[in-house]
Amino acid sequence: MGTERRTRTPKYLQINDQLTAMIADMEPDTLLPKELELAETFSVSRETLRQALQLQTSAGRIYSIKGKGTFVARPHISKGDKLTSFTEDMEARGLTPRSRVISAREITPDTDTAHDLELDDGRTVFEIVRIRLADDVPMCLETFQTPTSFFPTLLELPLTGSIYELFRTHGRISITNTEQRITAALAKKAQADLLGVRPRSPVLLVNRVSSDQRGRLIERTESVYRGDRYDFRLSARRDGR
Amino acid sequence: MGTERRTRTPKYLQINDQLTAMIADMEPDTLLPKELELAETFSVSRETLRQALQLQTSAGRIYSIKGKGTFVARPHISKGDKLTSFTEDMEARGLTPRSRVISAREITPDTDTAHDLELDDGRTVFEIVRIRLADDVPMCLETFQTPTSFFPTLLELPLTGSIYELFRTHGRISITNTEQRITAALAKKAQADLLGVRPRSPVLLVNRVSSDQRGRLIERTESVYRGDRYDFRLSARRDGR
DNA sequence: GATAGTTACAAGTCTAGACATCAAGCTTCC
DNA sequence: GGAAGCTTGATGTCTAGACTTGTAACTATC
Repeated sequence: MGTERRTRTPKYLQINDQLTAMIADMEPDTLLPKELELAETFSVSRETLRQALQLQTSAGRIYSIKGKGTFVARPHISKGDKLTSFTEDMEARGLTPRSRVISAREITPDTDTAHDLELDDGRTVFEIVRIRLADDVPMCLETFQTPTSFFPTLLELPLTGSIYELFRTHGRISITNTEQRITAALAKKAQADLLGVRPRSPVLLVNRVSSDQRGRLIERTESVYRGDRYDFRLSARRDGR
Repeated sequence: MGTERRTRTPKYLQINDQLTAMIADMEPDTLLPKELELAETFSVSRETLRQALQLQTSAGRIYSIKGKGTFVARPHISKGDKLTSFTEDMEARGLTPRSRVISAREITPDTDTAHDLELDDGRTVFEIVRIRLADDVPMCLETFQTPTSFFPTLLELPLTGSIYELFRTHGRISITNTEQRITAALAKKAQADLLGVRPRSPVLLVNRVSSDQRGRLIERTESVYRGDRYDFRLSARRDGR
């Protein structure tokens, strides 16, 4: 423990991690030690411990009943409230995700994109078209668009991985909000060819618009998922307050 | 103990409401007063104020930058991280939602349902089949199933509204977590007839499993949405920690 | 035996303050 | 003139304690 060199991570986050590991080994509905005891165990004040417990609660790993105590929740719905990304989905199913870049260029956006991203006339966007594969089987045809102004050097970077990650590490932009519209349709000829399915097969159309912490609209993505091989999973949590 | 409940709402929730109203009138990126001033304005301590600010932050209405201040976020993505229900979706689009109950009965669950709800042999479920309509146009065919043990009197209540609401008000069960799987398919004959579309039209298949705060599996719902009239909207927020 | 009151305990709320860290402007010194 | 350091002001983290409210078990009374 003494190796903590200038502990950069706050205590409540460290405790959060330790709680996660601790709870992973416990049966559902097990009563945890009371807050004051846990606080003493971790050598912090009760309020700091409660910050960590709050994180565990919003992650759905514990629940607490006033006057009784804090308990381990059943782990059926374990993911947080964020959408599962393509990469996460594939890895959760034991598949290896890959991407094949079809095109990457700077274009004048169509009206739909200009509207969704609230772009003025004359502004351009980067458009990146990729095929997403799982174990080398095409799953999804994805068209990503972002205003060139936010991240002018985007196309100079490798585009086979997570573009969100590029925004975070190289662009200093953290995408925190995303809104999606999902509908069902039949595959068009060109889409069907790229996805390796027959035309008029059922597909999922996903239109996504994302913004950063400040509410600035960062990107819009249109995706076509094949309906025979892909299902879209998401979990949500209603606020307990 | 009848009418004199006097449920005192905590200060941080009251302040949260006042902040919501206050922010609604402000331009994006406006600098808010500093935390100590706000705390004084509301006559609470800084930590209590920060609880309210935290709620505003997770609701996406404000953002704060260490060393600079707290600002009003742009309101483009305003919804929280919860899934939009059918009723909410329809009302947001200016349509009137209704339900038509096709059947409501107690049955022995099939293997899929028994598996998803982790039911032992011999347990029965209530099955409620409904058509959800918007302005009297069929949108969705919904099959709801819940173990009879949680809420034995469910079928005695009116089933045209929100069943979650019945669980909350009459069953004393608050459904907080829900996990969904969405895929695309083609409508089968019987489904197409009920939905008023041609067979082999594109539809969205949604399989939902929900649980309460303790992680107990409460319900499973299979829904068939028509792809030509319905799109499935959802918004998510990544945790800013 | 049922019911109402008492008590212990645990989480929930709230406070006043201390220190840490980051951003930005200002001063000083080379 | 410019870089380095200082100062100010803001959010971020943390503490010890007091008070509030809900739960459950126990007890006394009817």
